[in-house]
Amino acid sequence: MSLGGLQRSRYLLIIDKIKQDIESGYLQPGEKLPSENKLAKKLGVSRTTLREALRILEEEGVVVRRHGIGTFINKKPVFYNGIEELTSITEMIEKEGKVAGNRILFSDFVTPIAQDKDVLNLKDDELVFLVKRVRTADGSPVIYCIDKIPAHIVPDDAIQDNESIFDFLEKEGDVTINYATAVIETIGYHEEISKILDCDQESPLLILKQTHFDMNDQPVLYSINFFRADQFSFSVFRKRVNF
Amino acid sequence: MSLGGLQRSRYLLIIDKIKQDIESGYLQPGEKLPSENKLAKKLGVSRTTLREALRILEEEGVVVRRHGIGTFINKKPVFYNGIEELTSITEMIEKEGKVAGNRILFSDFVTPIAQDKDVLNLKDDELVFLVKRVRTADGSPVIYCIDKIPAHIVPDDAIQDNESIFDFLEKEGDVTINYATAVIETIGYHEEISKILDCDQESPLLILKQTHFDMNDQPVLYSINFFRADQFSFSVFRKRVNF
DNA sequence: ACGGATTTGTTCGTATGTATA
DNA sequence: CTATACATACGAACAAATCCG
Repeated sequence: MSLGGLQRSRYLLIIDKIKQDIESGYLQPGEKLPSENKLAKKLGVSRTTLREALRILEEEGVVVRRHGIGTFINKKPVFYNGIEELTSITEMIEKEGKVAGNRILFSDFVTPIAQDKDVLNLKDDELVFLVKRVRTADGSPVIYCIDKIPAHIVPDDAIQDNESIFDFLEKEGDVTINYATAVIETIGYHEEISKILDCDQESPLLILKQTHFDMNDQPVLYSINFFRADQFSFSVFRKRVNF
Repeated sequence: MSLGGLQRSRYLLIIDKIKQDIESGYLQPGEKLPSENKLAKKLGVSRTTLREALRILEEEGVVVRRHGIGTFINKKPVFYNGIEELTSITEMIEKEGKVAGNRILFSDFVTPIAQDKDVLNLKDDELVFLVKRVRTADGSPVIYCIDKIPAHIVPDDAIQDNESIFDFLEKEGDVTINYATAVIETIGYHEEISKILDCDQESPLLILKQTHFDMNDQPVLYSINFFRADQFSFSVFRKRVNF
């Protein structure tokens, strides 16, 4: 039973199909799906494969499974684009339906401060590539970004305009960002940054400090982002873990 | 092939065993586990069952699996106590090693505003039970809390001092909070709240607006919490989802 | 550079357990 | 009690990624 030239595996195709059926309205919120046996037969896959798809859909909050009752399309709008889902700033802005832009203020190799050495696990005398820039949404400045990358993974050519650091690292630097640990803070007013983001003393800034790790759990990017609080908020899905 | 009177399923037992082996030091961080075939044989379960256990352990960040290479005990300390893990304010304060306290400013049934009706899915004319209070850590005020609960799930007796809303609802209200959707915002200064929390115009507030849901996906608690930004920050584990 | 060995990923079929209506 | 539906479990086969000689 060969899959032929299929690059996407079957359970991913099932996930796509079910999501698509929800989008199109063929599957309604709250609706009960056919039993796993019937649905598997209808979709032409084994029950194991269907269950793998349903497991992931449940994890994503798309469906709810109840033992002995059935599987249902979730009534609630799924909490997309929460902060726990790692995306680049570019994606964040574009998901708002706006055009993401970039203005680079500074970009060069510099001597790291003690904190950088610690966070990025730098070797002695290793430099960091520092980028300071302003991100714009539909032309107006909304985020001030400081990115620090260990010198050994930065290719020789400097960073391009309008380029996501994510894409830049993955295309040029031969690393893949896998996850990040983030801390959310806030600051009332910053002499320099508030001015650049064109916001007055009344409107504070949200700060997202992130350490990004690659597939080998090595830190590859430390970034500090200042968001205009009147333009951004972060959403989180909080799960109960202790019984 | 009966499981006998086993109440805990096999894959859960495998999870327990592996976690225990890590605790005891028998399995070291970064160590490679035997191949799935060998390990399954050694543990006396099928590869399917072992994989189900490994899947969950990977989800929890305990192990890392690499296609074609093997499965490893995670080097990194698992990211505990991030904001995505739903805990009560009481727990948050106590995890900092401080004594959690409570000062109730207001508590009574009131007419809901339009937003409350929407968020809490209230019936016509249904009141909400509103609680305003200051949470203290080691005696000093750190969080200002506004909690709103639909009248029909609030028992007749009013809320006790020093009691967690979580515990209160679960003990008296016969509901179990399952998850919450949260939005993180910030505000520079609030005439009334900043004064109560004893912080000046310079230090902003972090705001956590949460809708809590019970096991049946019904909203049971809407709470707005104002945190002193110099005392609190939120951490999040951000996962990459799109290849 | 190639090929085989190893290891995890995917998929199938089937059987039995357990919760719910 | 019985039927239905999801949960757990086993065994087997092949695919895909990686590693090593």
